[in-house]
Amino acid sequence: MRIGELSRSTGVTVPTIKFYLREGLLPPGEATSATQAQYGEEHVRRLRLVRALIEVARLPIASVRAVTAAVDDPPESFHDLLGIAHDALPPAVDDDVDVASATAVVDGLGWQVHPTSRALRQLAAAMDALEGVGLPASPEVVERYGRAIEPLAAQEIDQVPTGSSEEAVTYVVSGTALYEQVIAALRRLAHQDLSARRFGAGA
Amino acid sequence: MRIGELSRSTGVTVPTIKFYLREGLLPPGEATSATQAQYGEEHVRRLRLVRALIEVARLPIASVRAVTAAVDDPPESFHDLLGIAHDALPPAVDDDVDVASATAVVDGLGWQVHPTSRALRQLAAAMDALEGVGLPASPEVVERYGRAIEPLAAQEIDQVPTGSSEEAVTYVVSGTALYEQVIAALRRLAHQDLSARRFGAGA
DNA sequence: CAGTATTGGCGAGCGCGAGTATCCACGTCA
DNA sequence: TGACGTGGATACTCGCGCTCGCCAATACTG
Repeated sequence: MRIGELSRSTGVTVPTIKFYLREGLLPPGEATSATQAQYGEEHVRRLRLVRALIEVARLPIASVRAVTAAVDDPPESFHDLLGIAHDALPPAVDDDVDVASATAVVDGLGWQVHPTSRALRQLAAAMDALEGVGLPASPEVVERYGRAIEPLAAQEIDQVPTGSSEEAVTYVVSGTALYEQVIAALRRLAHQDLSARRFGAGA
Repeated sequence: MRIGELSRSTGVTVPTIKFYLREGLLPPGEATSATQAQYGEEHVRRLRLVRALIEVARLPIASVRAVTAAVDDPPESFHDLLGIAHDALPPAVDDDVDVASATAVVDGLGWQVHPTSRALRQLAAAMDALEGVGLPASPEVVERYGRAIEPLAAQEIDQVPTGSSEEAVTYVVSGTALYEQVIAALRRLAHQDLSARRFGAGA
């Protein structure tokens, strides 16, 4: 298929596809002449991945590029792959966050995590912000969250596909980024339900 | 205190504070003369709230404005307040998402939620994106997530402060936005731990 | 009381990210 | 043959979150 059909079958405009090609998010099609190239199913899949990462997971282009690079050239170990996914994912957190509070939580949970991990700084930044706003999150409370989340995370790790590495990359990245949205949405829906039950349905 | 001290005690630059004043995120100080105004502790608190919403929760200015408006003029019921918080929070989701998959999940969980709720569309969008990427999220799996999250959400609703309404608004908004970060970070940390345990620590 | 520093207020400008638009020299197909 | 589609490149736009510059009125400082 040519660019027009690729556009039609994904709903992404031709200029945007051209932009992604330029940005290296999408590999070039197979050139059949100076002004003609063929695209295949893998381009459709890749385009959907890129759109999902940009639209749903809100990744900036640079992070999407890191992810697609990992898809094209998968790292050796699953652990490295997870690291790439985590590094690509927002939010960008300041390097100089004091990680003590977060480390206390992680230690309390008995988790082994890298002390410079971005997720650790993300947790610390959120806990700091909560404290700054007058709602300090105690390590005990945060640990309770951790314990509730652990089985979900375990299930996710268990289900990493062991087939093609592209599949594994897609699973990890999309799973991390998109299930985060799923969890956030579910939490809000649970709030709505509970609020309706306890405080009566408002407008 | 005047703007300079407000700036020093929050770490926000003077031009940025001026910008927030212009944008209505921060109420004006009490004017003592044509070129002088006094700011108080409430400005410090507000500024921290604004910064937390922008930096940690990644809200756009317009959403922060909606939230601070709710703080200044709290809605009647908790349920309305929750609605304002949810509407202010990102992500902006398309109106025309097909909400069937998400509705099935919510029904399966026995939750009562408004059928035009943004969170419902957010869930549907994430599930669609997962399917588009070749990782369909079955209603059963998503329901399992829902059941894991429910107790956390219940605890959060139970702990809404009943004192000042400003406190309640801050709790709801910050709780929704900032604990989302806490949960996301914990999930990633759990992944790291589990991945290290199962696949050995890579770099 | 002179001189310097701050302030509030406001319009304009900037840097970045993510596309859009415009061109152009080809190809393709009716 | 001729209208339309294509690849490739460069330039432009737009929204957002600040950031700068300027001004006149004050406030502190020696």
